[in-house]
Amino acid sequence: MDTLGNAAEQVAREDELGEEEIVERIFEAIIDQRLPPGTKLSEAALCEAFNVGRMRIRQSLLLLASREVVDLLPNRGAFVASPTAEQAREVFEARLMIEPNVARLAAERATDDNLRTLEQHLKLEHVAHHGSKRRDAIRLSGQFHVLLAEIAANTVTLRMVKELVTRTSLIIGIFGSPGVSNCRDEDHDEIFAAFRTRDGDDAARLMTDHLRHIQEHLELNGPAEAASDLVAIFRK
Amino acid sequence: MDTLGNAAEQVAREDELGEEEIVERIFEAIIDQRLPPGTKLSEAALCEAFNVGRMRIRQSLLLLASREVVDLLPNRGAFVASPTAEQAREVFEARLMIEPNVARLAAERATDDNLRTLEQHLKLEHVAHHGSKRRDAIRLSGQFHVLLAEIAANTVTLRMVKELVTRTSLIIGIFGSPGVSNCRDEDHDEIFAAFRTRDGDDAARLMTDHLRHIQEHLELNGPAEAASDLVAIFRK
DNA sequence: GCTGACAAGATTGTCAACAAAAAAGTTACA
DNA sequence: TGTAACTTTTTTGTTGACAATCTTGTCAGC
Repeated sequence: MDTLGNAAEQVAREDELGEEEIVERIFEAIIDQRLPPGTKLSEAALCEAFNVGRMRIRQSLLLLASREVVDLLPNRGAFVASPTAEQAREVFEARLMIEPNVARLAAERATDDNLRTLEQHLKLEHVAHHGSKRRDAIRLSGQFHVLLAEIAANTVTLRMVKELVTRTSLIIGIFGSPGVSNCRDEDHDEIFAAFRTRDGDDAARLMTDHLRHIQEHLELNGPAEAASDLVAIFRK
Repeated sequence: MDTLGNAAEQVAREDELGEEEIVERIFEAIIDQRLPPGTKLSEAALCEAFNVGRMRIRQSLLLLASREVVDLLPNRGAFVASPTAEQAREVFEARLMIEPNVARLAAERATDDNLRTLEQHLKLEHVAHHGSKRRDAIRLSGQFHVLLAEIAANTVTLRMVKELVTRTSLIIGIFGSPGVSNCRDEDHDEIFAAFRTRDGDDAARLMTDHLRHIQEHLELNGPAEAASDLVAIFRK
């Protein structure tokens, strides 16, 4: 399963999507923040969007729910998850356990080809960041972490990182400061520098600092969950 | 609709298993090694076993497949996963990333109640171990790791540990030495000692050693996958 | 005018029948 | 006797229809 550079192959057959593909598409839409937390994912709408039967959609939603990316309420339907502050804490705790080690392995195992891919990616991040394309910046920022997991060559941790990055995107959507981009690309540059020297320990340490930095820029004590958002909004 | 006597819905029909429950039951059966790798999980048989419709079973199998605990072959059905040596390596690499940190947090956060639960559990492990109840020993040994994850109080890592422990049970079934129990309970005792003093670093270090120890007792260069098991068995 | 029950509409959950594919069994033939 | 092609049977995959539930809209009664 190569997820490295497969951006161009999903154009060919649009009429027969597997459920894994649908899950991946929804993952990306959530990372891009095109699907904000709380969005209703009705089966009929998704059937039309992907041109598949209801069964396929239903299975996809079940998979998304098992990754805690959507909430599945009985007889109510599927909604994009709205992580609580406690869940956000858990997600970052897990990321701090896993990703420094992933970065260490990736730094030690990176091929020259991987380094070129990373360099290319960082260029795109810079462009998005300085071009004030917030949506692109967020997506690329998350993709950087997934890229490291792919380079680390461990499908188990790759799947975990994908899930955690996606959930982080939801968390940033809820608890992030509105105007500020949360992933500084300077941090990513520093991590890449450690890759150049294949310094795994350095990469791990920088990743730890990076994740802590992201977490500190969240307002986890701020507004409550999305349900009371409406209440708060209209309380004037 | 009916406002008169709305208490009539209290009929005693609680025998409807949810798919999460079915998944949990199959997880446990795999940990107990009652379901060895390669076992065919036919939909009809599972329907009868759990007294549920085919749809429920189908969704459960999908969830199990998403956790890589069963292989889902198109038009062929579901089979208990037979991890390859490479997958085994990945699972242990992931466990070595996560579980030492889980042990650290658990040691630092354990309440006195948690300590009593652990102590009780270790007693059971000793009994099973010295009583030559291999199946119980394996199950309890895995449960110990899950217990630590529960004490760590992080639902994200708890789910990951559950999956990794289950997959490890499959790995031991394939690559483990037949007569030897793979989890020494002395290791668990030592980890528990670190819990008594709330020494997180010590718990993490001991967990790392423990996992390495388990991995070293596997024969990852030995027999190939289960498919060729039959060939090997009847070659005499 | 507001509150509550009631009805209509829409959405989800479930089931049974059917289609498709693979596995098992059978026959023909070398 | 062994193999290959064919038929039967079993199992999986999909579609559609129906039941159950929730949401929305309406209206009577106070």
